[in-house]
Amino acid sequence: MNNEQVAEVLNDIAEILEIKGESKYRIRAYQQAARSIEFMPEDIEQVYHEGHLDDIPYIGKSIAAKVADVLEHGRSSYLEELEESIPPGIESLLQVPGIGPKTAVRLYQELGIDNIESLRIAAEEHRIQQLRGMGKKTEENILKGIKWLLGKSPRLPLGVAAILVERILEQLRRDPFVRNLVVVGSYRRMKPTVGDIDIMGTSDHPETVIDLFTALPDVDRIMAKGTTKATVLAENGLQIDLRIVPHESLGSLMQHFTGSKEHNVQLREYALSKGFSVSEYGITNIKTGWRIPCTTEEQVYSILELPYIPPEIRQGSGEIGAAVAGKLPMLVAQQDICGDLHTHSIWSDGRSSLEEMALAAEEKGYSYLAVTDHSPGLGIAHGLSVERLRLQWREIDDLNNRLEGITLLKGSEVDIRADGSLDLPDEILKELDIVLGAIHSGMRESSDLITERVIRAMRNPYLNILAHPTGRLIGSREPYDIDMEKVIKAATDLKVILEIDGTPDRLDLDGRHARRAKELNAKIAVSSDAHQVSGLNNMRFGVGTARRGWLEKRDVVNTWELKELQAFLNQHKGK
DNA sequence: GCCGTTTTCGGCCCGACTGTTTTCAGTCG
Repeated sequence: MNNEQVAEVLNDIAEILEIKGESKYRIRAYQQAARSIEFMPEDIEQVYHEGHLDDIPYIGKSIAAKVADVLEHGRSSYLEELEESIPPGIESLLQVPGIGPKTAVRLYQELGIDNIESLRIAAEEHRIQQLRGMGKKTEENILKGIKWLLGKSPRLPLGVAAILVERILEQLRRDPFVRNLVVVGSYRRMKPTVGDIDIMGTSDHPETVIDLFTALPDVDRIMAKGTTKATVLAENGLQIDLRIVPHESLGSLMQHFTGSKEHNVQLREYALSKGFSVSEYGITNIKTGWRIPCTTEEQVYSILELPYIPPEIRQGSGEIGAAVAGKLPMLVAQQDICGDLHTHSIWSDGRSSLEEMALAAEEKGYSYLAVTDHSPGLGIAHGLSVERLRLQWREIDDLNNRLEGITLLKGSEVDIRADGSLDLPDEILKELDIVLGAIHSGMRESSDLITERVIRAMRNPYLNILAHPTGRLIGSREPYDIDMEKVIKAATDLKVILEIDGTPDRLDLDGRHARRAKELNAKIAVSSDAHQVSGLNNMRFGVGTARRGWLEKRDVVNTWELKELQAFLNQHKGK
């Protein structure tokens, strides 16, 4: 069982405890434990086998026993026991906004409602407003909630939302009344998917800005509009909020709305222990009762005597402890990147020529760019035969002679075949500057098979980088059932670099695996996997993911100078 | 149920909104 699955069991337990009306602190304990496991870099099975379960934050004796049960038996007897103690289906009511555990239980007890459909019927028949403490409004809101639930759009990949968000920001920024415009929420934390977008800014004329916002061409529907805040829906269903806030508490508000919720809870708990109460309006000294509104986020953290914690690691997964101990990482940044190590061109399935790609990379300030078109086995992507590959080398040599500021590296994204062999002969691989290996077929193999297959490929002395290691496509394909703990260890031992692919629907490795890779001393390449010039911009999502994984400059090989990188790549050739 | 450089017991983030209430519980972010 992987971390997500164990976390899900704990969350399910918490949900049922809520319905049963248990102490909210007991419920929170399970939720916090679930969070810990979901976000910790280590593999939960591994930690269990080493006997360190209760070293995990928020896991004590009781929850450790339940986690052990889950890992031993693949299911939780405690959860099963709980499920039997409540009527089935009642949890489904919690999905309706406005309905929490208390209401759900009453609806069941007093009206026998245990699914969304019977809830809808009861509301339409006006049976809900007959209940004590519930009225006409409640009933209407339930119907509205059900409608919203059935029509709600799924979370969008970060990079897809980004195109829209940036267009909106650009238009708003043209307005002279707009100041300090910033996107907060999970978008700012670079979470791989976003549910809605929260934009915040200051202005001396808030109403003008709100008017401008709601009149933007990208706005499909105005959901709510006030004097300082508006909510709209874009055409693709994405909900966007804009709020204009007082300048003097911008920092406090940004901190609050950037989250994550868990980070804020932990920060506020920590603040309490230091005698401060933190809210979105400022920081209150509990003894004196004085509240200081913070203009900047830096101020929020510094009053608490903490270094600034970057948004990407505000996940409630150890960052506050690290900050207290002075052990926050110096996160890798976009400007540290010296080159891109995974790109395509019109030679295979890309849409820009080598020269266009090279010039665009130079424009971005890169000093090198690896050309890694597909290998012949990937017919659908016009994979390059050996003959065509050699022709491509000629063009690369020619460009390298002509272009001053950038060096093109001869590379290939080589298919990893079913048996773990690579789709180009070793003699050719040997001549390449850089070799990426990737799986593009047979993705549904069993965990053992696919893990062994990938590790076999990694043993090939010419393989430099394992590209998009888990193969997930956000929203459309689950990751392979691959044992990443083993793959990361193999990467360290065999000096194979693991990739963070910045394509918006990949972001693969994700932050958690990246953090584990760093812990185990594996090296990472952050790449765009661009198929045309504009795709080079996906690097920033890769960098964001690297930052979510606590990676520092030295962990990321494409922050190195070309000479150093080449030395690392070439050391393989003798192994 | 977890946690502790004030604590092994007594705490556990903060505030807004909503609806139905005469003072607040439930829900949400």
